[in-house]
Amino acid sequence: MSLFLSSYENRLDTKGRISVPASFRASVASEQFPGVVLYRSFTHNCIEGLSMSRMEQLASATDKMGVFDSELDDLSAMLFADARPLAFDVTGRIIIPADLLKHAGITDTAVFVGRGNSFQIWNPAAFRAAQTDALNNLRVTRPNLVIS
Amino acid sequence: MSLFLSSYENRLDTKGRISVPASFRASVASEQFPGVVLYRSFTHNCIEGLSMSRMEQLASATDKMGVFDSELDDLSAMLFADARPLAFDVTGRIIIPADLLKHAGITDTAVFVGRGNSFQIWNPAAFRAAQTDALNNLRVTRPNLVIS
DNA sequence: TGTAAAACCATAAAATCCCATAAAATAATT
DNA sequence: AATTATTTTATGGGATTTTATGGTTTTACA
Repeated sequence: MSLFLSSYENRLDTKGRISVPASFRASVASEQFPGVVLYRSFTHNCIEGLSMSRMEQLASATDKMGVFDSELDDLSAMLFADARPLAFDVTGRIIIPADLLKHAGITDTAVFVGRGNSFQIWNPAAFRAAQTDALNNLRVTRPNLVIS
Repeated sequence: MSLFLSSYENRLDTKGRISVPASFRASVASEQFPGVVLYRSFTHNCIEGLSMSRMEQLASATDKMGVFDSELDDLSAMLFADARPLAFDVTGRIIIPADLLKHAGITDTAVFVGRGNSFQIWNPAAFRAAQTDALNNLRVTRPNLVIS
């Protein structure tokens, strides 16, 4: 599974279709399910995106844990209930469901933001604002990134 | 076996028929038994749903454990006794038995809720309430989701 | 023979497929 | 390096198929 990197701003057409960036499509090209899974972010006004195999990992993790860990069970339950599997059309587009668009405040344009093993979809203006905030926080906290 | 994801609100007709969401049907499309298995949830006022192959997995799992764990044995006995195999009709509908509907407080509309390897069927209002509860719990406990 | 269940038929809305095009990116050539 | 050719990508619109839902007819069977 290759990484989701960089950011791409694309437009929604009149039918609500939007192109998933070619490089993101390439990241899931080797998977069974030719598409992505989207859900409303719990923490931000944006849409979270994953590959289906990542979703399946989650399912088998909760399969083992679920009985013993009710918190994790709640979390995964919310995720599964909210998750939308969206297949690419022939040209690599998806239709983002209306409630997800609303949650992210997206109308005619959206930014796909790479996040490594996942990605996000934002309203462009909201994304720029969030980026500035995040950068300011980093200037203050200066965290260390340790690769094990 | 593909996952049950997302939520779908469908209507019961005058004969009690209701469409199983197309994507859920697709999840069991490769199975011997063209349908699903339903039983009353032990923990919530909703209906639990599985594929037949998943039911068989449970059977063999309890086969190994059951002798040593009487609680688990009781649980699985209950489950198997209560379980109803329901085949799809030509258009992908099932008739949910009256006692299950009653247990979930379902009359004319129901929500099919994906749970990964299984799904649930809820009264729409009850489901929304349960979701809000779960979300509030998560906001307090903030569990860590680690996918190994 | 009456009743419930199953099979069959119909339809509007939504989703998907198919084809076309222009812009952008990449490769090839001079 | 500059120019040209080729491919890929994003975007647009029409045609087709699928899906959810309703109703009618036939079959099973008690």
